[in-house]
Amino acid sequence: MGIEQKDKTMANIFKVLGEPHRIEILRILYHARRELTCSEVSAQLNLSKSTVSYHFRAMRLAGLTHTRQVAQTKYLSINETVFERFLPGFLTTL
Amino acid sequence: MGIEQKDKTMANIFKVLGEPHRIEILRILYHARRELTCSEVSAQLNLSKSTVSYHFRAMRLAGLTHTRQVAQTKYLSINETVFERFLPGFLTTL
DNA sequence: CCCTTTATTCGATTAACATCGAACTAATAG
DNA sequence: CTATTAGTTCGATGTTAATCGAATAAAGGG
Repeated sequence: MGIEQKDKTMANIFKVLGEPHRIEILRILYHARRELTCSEVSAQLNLSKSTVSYHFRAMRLAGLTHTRQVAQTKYLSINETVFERFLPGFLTTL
Repeated sequence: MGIEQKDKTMANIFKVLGEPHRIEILRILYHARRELTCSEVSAQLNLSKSTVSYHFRAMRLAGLTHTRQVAQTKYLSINETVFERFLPGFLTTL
């Protein structure tokens, strides 16, 4: 018995989104319509680089974002497929 | 500047949903197609009544559920309007 | 009136999370 | 090679969250 795997997956996605800074990161990503770097978000949200790196990792692990690496720089973008599947219509509300 | 109010509201809804037991409660509510009580969920999920009462309160405060009281018993149901507005299509995935 | 049932609140505990700065790694530019 | 830039990891800290049992309150039944 206990909790189904499906519930854990959904709850995990929600848990990652349950943080205002991450919502804000998504909004910036969505409206800027371009990729963003860790340092860029760090400066814009006034958070330390380590904290932003932590958020980036959480979102990537939940499948919410893509990461494209060029040299030592990592560019973050929204994984629209996952949003379309699990939270259709959400991105447009940002 | 800091975080927008909108982000806090959205993040709060997500935070409440970021708990497997609450997803499970919603699934039971959705499929049973009837109201549920605290004791009933407590027995079904093998959680203490106080814990379930805590979850019920969190979901109600986030506007995700309705509560109908008859004597000392409180009947929980899904607030479909809120789901339709913020997470259209989510309930049908349960 | 007691006893049972239903739910809430309280205090405590444990676990998880967000955050920072410092140390570290990797890549690039002089 | 050294200095800089980008990001990660680590250790620490304070906060919040989930959970329980016990105590409490409120309603109903015998």
